[in-house]
Amino acid sequence: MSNLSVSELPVLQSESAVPCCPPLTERPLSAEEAERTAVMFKALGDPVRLRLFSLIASHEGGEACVCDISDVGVSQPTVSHHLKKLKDAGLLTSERRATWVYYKVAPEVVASMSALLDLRR
Amino acid sequence: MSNLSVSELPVLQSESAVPCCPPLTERPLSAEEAERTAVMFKALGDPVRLRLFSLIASHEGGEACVCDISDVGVSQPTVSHHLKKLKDAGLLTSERRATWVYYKVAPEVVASMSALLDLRR
DNA sequence: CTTCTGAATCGACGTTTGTCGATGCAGCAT
DNA sequence: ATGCTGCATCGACAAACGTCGATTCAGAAG
Repeated sequence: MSNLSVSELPVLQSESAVPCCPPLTERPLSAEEAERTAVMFKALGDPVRLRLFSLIASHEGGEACVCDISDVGVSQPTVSHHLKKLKDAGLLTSERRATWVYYKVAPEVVASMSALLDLRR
Repeated sequence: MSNLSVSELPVLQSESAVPCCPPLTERPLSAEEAERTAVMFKALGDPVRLRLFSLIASHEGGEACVCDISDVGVSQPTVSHHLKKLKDAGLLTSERRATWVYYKVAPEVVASMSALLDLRR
């Protein structure tokens, strides 16, 4: 698995004038762009991770404690593993509060993925 | 790999009054929904497939002959294999015209994925 | 300090995936 | 028919992935 930091994700790189993410219709992706962008799609390309993500996204404030979302039919270590992947992909952030760890949706990154798929032109 | 037909994809199922795809923020996905939806994200979760997809999407008319997009650094059978996966996921359609096979973006399906990631509420 | 609970890491495993060369098939054009 | 070209399928194999139980770590509470 790739170990990109959030700051390296293509969708967050541009503070430029143009909108951050040209849709996939605008021009072919370079190999490097594809490599980095695929990490985000791959992160959502697993059923368990999709459920975890939607559990968090649909929770109040777009964030949830791990203990609130652990009932997805896999073991606790597996849940932890998937949350880590979503976090590594830049789709979630996490924060420890006392005993519990809260995961939260990273709105800009997700919006950027959505923009990539906007095929209008 | 799952073998869902396009008609089985959740994003195309609802001809109902509500917009076809509630964003992931609206409610948690069921196991079955997640299973089917993940197929589409997984399809774009590979660098080569992302490049192929953007090559087709950015081509005139949102379609391209295989011969136009085969230069992505992998062998011809591998290109064929990836195009099949994108097609099985419902993201592309294909049509043979004489000697050549043309692949085309399935706009509704892609728009639906985009809608899933629309986190406004 | 010890204990308890929630979450992360480790090590191992079977399965899936991406890739290739070889081969097969479809549709032209000799 | 024969050959040629574009694309799909097959079989094989290494690498990556999802999963688990066991263990470790962090923080709170006795």
